[in-house]
Amino acid sequence: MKFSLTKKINNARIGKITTHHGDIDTPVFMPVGTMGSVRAMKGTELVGVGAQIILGNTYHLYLRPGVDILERFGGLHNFMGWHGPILTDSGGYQVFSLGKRSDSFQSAEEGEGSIDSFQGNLVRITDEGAVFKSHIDGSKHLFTPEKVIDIQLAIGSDIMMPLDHCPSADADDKEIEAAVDLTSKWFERTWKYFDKKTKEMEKKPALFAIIQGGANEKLRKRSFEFLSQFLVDGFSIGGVANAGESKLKQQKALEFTLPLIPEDKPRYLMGVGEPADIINAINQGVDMFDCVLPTRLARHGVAWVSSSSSDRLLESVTLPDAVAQERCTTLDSPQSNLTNLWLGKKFGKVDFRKSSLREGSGPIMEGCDCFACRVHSRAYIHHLVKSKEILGIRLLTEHNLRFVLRLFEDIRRSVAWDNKEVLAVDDRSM
RNA sequence: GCCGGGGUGGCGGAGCGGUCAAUCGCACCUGACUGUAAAUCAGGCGGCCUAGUGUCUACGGGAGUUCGAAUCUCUCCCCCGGCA
Repeated sequence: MKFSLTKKINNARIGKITTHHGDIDTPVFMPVGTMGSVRAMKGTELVGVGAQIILGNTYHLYLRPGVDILERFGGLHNFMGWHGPILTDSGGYQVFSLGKRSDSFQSAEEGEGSIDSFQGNLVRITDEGAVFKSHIDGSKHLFTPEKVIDIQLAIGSDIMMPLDHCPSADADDKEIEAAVDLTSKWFERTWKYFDKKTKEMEKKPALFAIIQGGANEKLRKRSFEFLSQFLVDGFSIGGVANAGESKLKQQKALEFTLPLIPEDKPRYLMGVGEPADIINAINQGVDMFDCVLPTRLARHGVAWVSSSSSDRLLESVTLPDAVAQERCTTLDSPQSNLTNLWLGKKFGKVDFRKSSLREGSGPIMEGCDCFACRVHSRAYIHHLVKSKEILGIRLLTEHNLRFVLRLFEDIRRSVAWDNKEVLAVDDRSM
């Protein structure tokens, strides 16, 4: 992998990542395709919507279809017919999301008096790794830093993530510290194993390190300093986008972490997110994002929209809540050309379940160039959503992905290209 | 006309003497969703209000029995099936 930084305005950056499956312009949004499919989207539709790279998930792909099938088909690219770059998450997030009991997603077969130490959770963490109970059939699987690399190699991932421990949103400093240290320990093994396995490879995949540490400056620093001793291809910022994570925490994590990361390394903010957060993070120097929101919200009947404050469209738009609007104000800072473009820009959601959209004759969003917005009315989208027609999901998914990907296109384009000089290049591992 | 079955909240459909403003679906209304156990989940859903182990009106209409009826009796109206 190669990363070149081509433009910098204050902290915001424009760059390019080169992988064995093609180039990626940054800042980039990566649609999430957990199980080898960006839900509801065909490959051609992903291309049409402007996706440059998609995500896959080690945990899910390992359980199904399984490493044997992936290997038989020569990796995920061939298996799913996506020939652009793929970044794979390690299963670290599943340590978090499957690791906590919740009423709505309780393991069905786990009884009260269970003898093992899962205690109703689907994950048990040890120094060795994480023991998962498959959410599909309850079978047990051990994920170690090494195994996770092997699986990602079988997937044929272009950019790999190491197994990490992602603490939940309500974790205290003690838990976050433990997560930092475990992530460090695991990374040391990851690096050693990755180095050994890929040394001879002709097309070597990239490996990022994941910085943990919550909103704690010392812990973020400690996490980074340990990880920075390895010559990784990029740095991920983890633990900022869990359910219930506060925006303040997210902001602090960015402030404490981004300045630590060397210029010539791509920075990947894992799991974020919402348009306003994205712009805010880009302003501070983040290069890569992924999030399930555009696809999930679409399946739940919600479309992302944006408009200027004077736009009539706002009548039917749910404006960001007070907190979100506050966040938007950071966009009004005149410090960056990037931000100036977004002055007065508002982001909102339209919930197509609402009967108020029954007669809407306009498009989902004025000015959007997605298929649905070019061809269909709000009333029709509302009808599809209410009728639970698959097409409604497909159109909204396409819209939301186009919306966010176009946001990134606009951001990249909004930077004056008068300075073409390359500011920093990291092609060591290419 | 006779025989049988039935009329419960917007709809379907439980309940068949008290713990029923009434299980459960659907519909409807709110809300959530951030490295996907999610085309999911949570809450609300008779009226009124000082919003509560508050109050009023309620289970086709009417009249009874009973301390107490959506639940039992009588009667009227209506619907469905069968036979004339």
